[in-house]
Amino acid sequence: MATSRSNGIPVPAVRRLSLYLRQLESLAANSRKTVSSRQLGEALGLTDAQVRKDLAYFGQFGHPGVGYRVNELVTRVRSILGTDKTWNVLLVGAGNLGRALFCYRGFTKKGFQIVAIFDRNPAVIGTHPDPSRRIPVQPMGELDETVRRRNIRLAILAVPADHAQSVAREVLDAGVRGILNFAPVALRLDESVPVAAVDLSVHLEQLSFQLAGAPPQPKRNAVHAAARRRR
Amino acid sequence: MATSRSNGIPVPAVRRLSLYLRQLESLAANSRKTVSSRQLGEALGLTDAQVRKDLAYFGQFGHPGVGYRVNELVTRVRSILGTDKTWNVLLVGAGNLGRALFCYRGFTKKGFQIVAIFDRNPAVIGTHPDPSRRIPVQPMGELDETVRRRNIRLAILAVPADHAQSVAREVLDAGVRGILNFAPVALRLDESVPVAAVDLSVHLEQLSFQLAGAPPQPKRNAVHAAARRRR
DNA sequence: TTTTGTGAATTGCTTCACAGCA
DNA sequence: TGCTGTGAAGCAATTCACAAAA
Repeated sequence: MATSRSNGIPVPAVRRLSLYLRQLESLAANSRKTVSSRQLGEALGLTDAQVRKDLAYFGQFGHPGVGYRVNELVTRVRSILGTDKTWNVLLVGAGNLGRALFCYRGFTKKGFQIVAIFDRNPAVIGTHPDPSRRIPVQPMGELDETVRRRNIRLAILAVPADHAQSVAREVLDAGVRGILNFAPVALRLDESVPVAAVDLSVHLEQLSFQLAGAPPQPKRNAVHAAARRRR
Repeated sequence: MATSRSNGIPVPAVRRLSLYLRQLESLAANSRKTVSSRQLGEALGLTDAQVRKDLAYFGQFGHPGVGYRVNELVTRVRSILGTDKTWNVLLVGAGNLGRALFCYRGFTKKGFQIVAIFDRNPAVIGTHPDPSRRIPVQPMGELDETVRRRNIRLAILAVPADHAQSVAREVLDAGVRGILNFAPVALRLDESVPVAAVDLSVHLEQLSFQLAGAPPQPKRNAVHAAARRRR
């Protein structure tokens, strides 16, 4: 995973930038004109100082005594995230999850357009996962040409864990530059390739941990270490 | 979001614990008996010191000169995460994403069982999203009784953004303790409620940012600040 | 007033480096 | 020798607190 941060911007700040944008878009939809760092922070469970510091990493967007102008900031943040233009995206995997992602309506207004879907299973090739669009499932052999012709830079992987690594290689070889991976496996790729990973079970595990609490055996100190080996 | 950490364990360490478990399960499936912190780290893009430090937060699991015994550590980590027992989970939202999550086969072996699915749309109530299971979509009115009867503690929300907040309240009132939220909106709930959020567009935005690079206007310093206001 | 942007202080996390065990 | 567990050091992120702008 490309955890670059070669610029001086903290990784967590970039993650939060997406959340600020989402909140700002919601405010804009409600015709809100300005918002303060305090209000933005409250909506997202952050301090006002955190919000100001984060935004200040990218420029000076605020107006003292006023706050941030919503529409102005939306434009700026989109430009920073690179979603002021539309990205063409391909999807590999036409199983349950792949088809659901393909049909998901939320990507478009965020600047992402899934323009192609691939699968290696002959039984689904040629079918139309979303009847409202004229996009058939294509065989993997057409990857290279489609990536080139449609100028695709991002790929979503919704394939089984045991295929993910090889599919990742294939899409990168075809010219894709970044990957959103839904397969429950760690991809081993060049450091320079941006990878985002979503493992559905991992998120449930984090909830489980918080509810189960830290284990009754928090941490033994060095004094007791002598008694530790059990075999 | 409950970012508690009332214990002394770093939040990032808990997140990585899930990744260690996933990797360890994969090693176990390949009949690997032991693994070193170095090998575990390499597979996940972490340093060996990071792996040892993380695991040491939870106990002393390693064997000097040998490494970690895979099966032993799998058992220990499952117990720490609370997934050594099965959690009953409910799902709200029988749209494309909700049905895909309901049909997803990966949860069970991780200790999560989706035992009920709800929707407020009368047109889908009574239908069977997964024909291989005898679980019909239920109306929201049956939430309370089902949560109680099936001893459900976790809920997955796959509803539209504008319903998510009220649905979250409903499931909490029904007795649910933690929420995995797929709606692209920040839930405002009591600090004590664990919430995990997955926003599909947010992950694509992070890739977009990494490919677009930090903006050509990185950060003006105080000297140039005088020239900054544009309106 | 209100609210930003930002150095300084603080808190948190990761890496180093090595004693000790197998 | 190989490898863990862990204090200490170093680095990164957050919070504080206040001058300056509207």
